[in-house]
Parts: sequence; structure tokens; C-alpha cells
Amino acid sequence: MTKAAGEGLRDRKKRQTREALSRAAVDLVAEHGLDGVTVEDISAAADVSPRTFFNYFTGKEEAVLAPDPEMGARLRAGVLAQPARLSAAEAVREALLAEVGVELNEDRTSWTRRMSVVQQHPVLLARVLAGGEQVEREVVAGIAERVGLPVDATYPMLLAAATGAAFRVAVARWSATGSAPLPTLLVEALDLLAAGLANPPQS
Amino acid sequence: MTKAAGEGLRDRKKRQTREALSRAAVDLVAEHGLDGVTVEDISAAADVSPRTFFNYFTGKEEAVLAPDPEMGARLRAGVLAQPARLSAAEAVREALLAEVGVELNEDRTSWTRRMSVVQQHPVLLARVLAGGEQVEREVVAGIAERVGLPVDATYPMLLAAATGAAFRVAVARWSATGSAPLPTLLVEALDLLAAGLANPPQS
DNA sequence: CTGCAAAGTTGCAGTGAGTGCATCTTTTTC
DNA sequence: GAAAAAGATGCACTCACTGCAACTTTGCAG
Repeated sequence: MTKAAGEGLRDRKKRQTREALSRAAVDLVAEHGLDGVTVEDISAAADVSPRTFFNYFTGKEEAVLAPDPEMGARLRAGVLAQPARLSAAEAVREALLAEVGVELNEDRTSWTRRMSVVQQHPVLLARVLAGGEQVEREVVAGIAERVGLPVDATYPMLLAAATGAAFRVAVARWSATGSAPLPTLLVEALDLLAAGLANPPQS
Repeated sequence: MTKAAGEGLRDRKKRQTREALSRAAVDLVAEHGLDGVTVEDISAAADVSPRTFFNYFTGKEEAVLAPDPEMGARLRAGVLAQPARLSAAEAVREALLAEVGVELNEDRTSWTRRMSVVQQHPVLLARVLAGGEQVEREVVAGIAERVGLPVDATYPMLLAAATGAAFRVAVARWSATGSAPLPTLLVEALDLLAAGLANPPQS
């Protein structure tokens, strides 16, 4: 037995600490604002030393966002895994919709809480966008591979960037209105994009 | 009769100091990296006190980027100023192309220098994207007014976001290859967008 | 169970970002 | 030529973040 497949006590505790820190960060920032909270506050709320906080996150902002480092890779794989009959744009669309489904089921409440905090702090928004940039790079690679173009060609870059734009619009509208479910808004935006944006919907 | 309606000596000096700080920031960061430069270094190179630095910029990053706070308003006005016969998408396209022309003529060399620094520092990239977000908000307002839709409707938000995406792609390709002029790359991306991104160019 | 190694946690000290306040200097205005 | 307005500066302070050196917990044999 080289190694038990399950995670040991050590890893479990580590994840708990990470979650406790992130949860505390979101809660405290929601209540007191980003500048009204110190790393010491967050650490205290999670019952660890301030020094330990920095063993998990590079700063307050990252603790609040707690980005998923594997999302890019999943999306990239998703784009490549779509049936060959789909166009590249359709493949990206399906992969994104699948990912959105996973995200929401996994973490619905904490995600909306996080989002409302991000709305009120431009600095956090900046980091979210930067994170999206990272993800976008992976998606570009997936598209490029799928259509057989280099990663620095216009088409893969633009398809990824435009899809990202549609995603951001959908999320913004979803969090603002709350009326329609996110997948619906996302499909609406992607359809509009596929229509070339020539004119506003003639409703 | 010292009442010259133009800008006085005070304002001129202020602008000079601002430029000196920004130039020093870009130069020093280009040479030593973002973390190899302190605010003190930048201030010294610009011959002002560190305290004064913070009267102009909120931090190193902003000094490097020195964003133009009026670009958003110009673009918004540009969108509204296009001839009525143009579609909304065409209006945004023309306004953006005009703005790109202005930017490049005004500041060509320092802009490419800035860009190469940004490329190597994800933190700076994050702030650029956040700045783009601000501009995008203005463009959304311009589009919404032009087509008579609310600012939180999908169409204005998506047109602005997708155009922003095309712009970023064009800039990325321009700085990477350097082959074609920026307006050409921008037109290429916008055309692809208008075609709905259904398929890669069949060349 | 016992001891050892690996990994995680903590305290400490130090650099540097960023801010509020009082003071000084320069420009503007009357 | 002052008084007033605005900028520049120094000072003191808080907090972010890092490297380093213990110290504690967990994992793994023997």
C-alpha cells in the first residue's frame, strides 16, 4: 500500500482551517467593509495566529475570493470533450453551462454572499477579473486545440474573451435583478452574441 | 492682469510632477520589477517627498498606469455623436476607433513602454482590467441612451463588454506580434464579432 | 508504544505601504 | 504687498506582509 487514497487527518484540518478563514473573511468584510477588517481580526475569528493566515492566503482579498485554481483546467477539458459535431462556439457554450451548473450546486449560498461583497469593493472586482483572465487563457488553449489554430490567433482569443464577457454580463444581471436563473441569462447573452450584436432584440 | 483664463503656474507644475512620478515609476519598475521598487525610490527619482507621492497616486500601481479618467466620458460621448444611420454596434466601433487614434498619436512611445511593464506583472494587469470595467460602464450608458434601453438591459451591457473583449484581444495581439497596426487588428476582431463567432475564418 | 521525520503553527523582528495631522512654502488674489 | 488658498513636507502611527527560528502536531515505522 503506497498510500491510502483518502485524505488523512492532517489534510482535513488544513481544509477546515482554510474554509474557516475564508468564511470569516467574507463575514467580517460584509459587516465592516474591506478596510474595517484587519488580518488579525480574520485570524482571531478563525482561531489561528495572524502568521498562519499568510500560510493560506496572500492577503485579505484572496481570502475573501478563495478562487478555485482548477476551474480553468476543467473548462479547457470541457471544451475539448464536447461532441465533434458542435462548432467551437457551441462547444464553449456547453462547457460553460455545465461548469455553471456545477458551481451553483456546490456552493450556492456562499457564492451569492461572496458576490454581494465583491460588488461593493472595486479592489475585489479587479482581482475577480484578473482571475477570469487566467481562466480565459486556458479556454483559449482549449479552443485553439479544438479548431487547430495557434493560441495567438484572433479567433480563439476572441471567442474566449467574448464568452467571458457574456458570462460577466449574465452574472451581473443575475446578481442585480435576481429574477431569472443564471443559466437562462447566460443563454440569452450567448444567443445575442451569436447573432452578431447587430441590433437590440426587436421586442 | 495675471488673470490668464488658461492654466496657471500652479496647475502646470502639478501636471509636471504627476508626469515625472509616473515616468519614474514606469522606468524603475521596468528595470527592477514591481517589488524591487519602493515608493521612496520613485519619489526620489521625481524629486519630491514620499509623502507627496501619495498626494498624486494611491500607490505604485496607479503611478505606473496613470489612467486617463476622461476616457470613459469621451467614449460615451463618441457613441452618442455618431450619425444616426449607424447601428449601435457600428457607432461603438467608430467611437472606439477614433479614440484609439487619439491615444496612439498622443502618447505612442510611452504607451508601449507601459504595456510591456504591465505584461510582466499580473497585479498591474488586474488594475488595467478594473479600469476597463469603469470605462465599460460609461459605454454601456452611451449605448443604452442611443438605443433607448435601460442601462441594466442585456443588449447594452453585452455590446459594451464584447467590444471591450475585442479591444483587449486586439491590444494583446498587437503587443505580442507588433506586425499589424492596432486599428487593423481591432477591425479584424470587431468584424469577427459581428459575424457571430460561429466559425473560425475559413482562410 | 516509542521515537523520528515531516508538516503545520506560532512568535518575533523587520521592511514598506498608506494615512492623518501640523507646519512650512509657494502661488494666487485682492 | 499682505492675506488667503493650495500644495509640499515631516512626523507619527497602523497595518500588510515576509523570513527565520522555535515549537507542536501528525504520520510512520520499528
